[in-house]
Amino acid sequence: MSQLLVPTLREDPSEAEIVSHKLLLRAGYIKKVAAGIYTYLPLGLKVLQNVTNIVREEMNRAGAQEIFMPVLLPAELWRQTGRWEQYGKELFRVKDRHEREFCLGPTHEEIITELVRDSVRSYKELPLNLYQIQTKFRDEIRPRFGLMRGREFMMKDSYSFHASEEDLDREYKKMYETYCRIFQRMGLEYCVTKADSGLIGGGFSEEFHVIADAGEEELPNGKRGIEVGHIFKLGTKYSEKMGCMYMDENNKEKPMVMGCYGIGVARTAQAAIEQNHDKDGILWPIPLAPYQVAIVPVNAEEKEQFEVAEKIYSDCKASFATTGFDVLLDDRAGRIGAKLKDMDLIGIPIKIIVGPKGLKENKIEIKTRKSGEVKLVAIDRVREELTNVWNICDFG
RNA sequence: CGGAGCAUGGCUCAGUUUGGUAGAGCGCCUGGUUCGGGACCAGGAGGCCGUGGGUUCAAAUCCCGCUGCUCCGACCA
Repeated sequence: MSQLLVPTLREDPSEAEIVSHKLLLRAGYIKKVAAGIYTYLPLGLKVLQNVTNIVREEMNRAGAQEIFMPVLLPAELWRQTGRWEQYGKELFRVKDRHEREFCLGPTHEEIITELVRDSVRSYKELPLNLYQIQTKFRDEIRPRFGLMRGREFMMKDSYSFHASEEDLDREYKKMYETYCRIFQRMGLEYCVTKADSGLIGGGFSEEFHVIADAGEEELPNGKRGIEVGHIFKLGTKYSEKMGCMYMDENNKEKPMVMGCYGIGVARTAQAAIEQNHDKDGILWPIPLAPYQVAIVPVNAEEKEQFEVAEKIYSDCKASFATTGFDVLLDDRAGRIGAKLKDMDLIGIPIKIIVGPKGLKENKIEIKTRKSGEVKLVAIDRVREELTNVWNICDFG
């Protein structure tokens, strides 16, 4: 850890207003570059990857196929649906050296519709659900609250294509269930509400909200929510405008019926903090934490402590190999108090503290962040103890 | 875009009203004493005070412009 870039701050940065934003900055997860534009530091990136890994696993499980579309999109495609004009100032527009117009993609209905139009002909090739995890650009009127409303942000967006309304309904329901699984696996308290489809358009949509005080929207039951997911039944809005047709069993040409489904990746991570924190810092749900376990020698310069810490570290590392979990060794020279404060701020769920008191009896301490509970455990039983902790959370 | 506020070492801020060679705490570096929940002592580095103009013998401070950032409203994952 001594070489890991984690610039923790002792005071709240003045640029942040809500607690999750303050904590992201204080705990060294992100660094602002401009309004609504952030660099993800090593810890921030790890959390983002934890989110995208869960999303990817569940999307794949649901039979969706991952693709990757460009960020830079030609104006021509947007003119076909009229959204080049409609989207207004929120669209980041650029020109190439030949004065040809492009935009930085805020969403990808046009592009995916063109793709499917040009590569799918028959009802036999449907249904199809394609997704990507990618950076989106929207020149928000007012970026705010850190990763909550950025101008550049990571999103999972997927689009489904069907031969009938009934088949769209089936897939929509499947995506609904998939989203439930995703937010459940992340350990988040969420709810679903009917929503306005806005500029995306289409018939019917629902929003997934993580419940939190600082949410941007008032939910029907009085609580506030942070919108982290949105699923839409698009119908034939895009397929008709762009001529995305298929041949049915009777050799008749019909427009494909579409759905689309988004998840705000970084926003979900921040919402998790907004929902899970205390006065000392972040309380990550175990699957989202950048490291599930931190091993903290009371004095890293004491040879015996450090060797035991290293041993436990490599054991943990080995036993985590297939889980996607990670362990951190705090080899910094600082005092124990400062190191533990940092770990609490960062939000590591489990601390293994190696100190002289315990070592006298060949024991270490396992302390859980959330409850503050401390358990004295024999060194050779650390692994078994940890598996008890993991059983609490759903691996999916 | 309308309304409000802010901009001074890496971070949090004082100094601006009443112009006179730039301060504190935290962090950082050195040495020492410490060492189980953000230690203490001593020494040290680090700032054209957001930017451009103006007033003045003299501007962080007064005046005008610009830029950036934050908050409140309308749009959205």
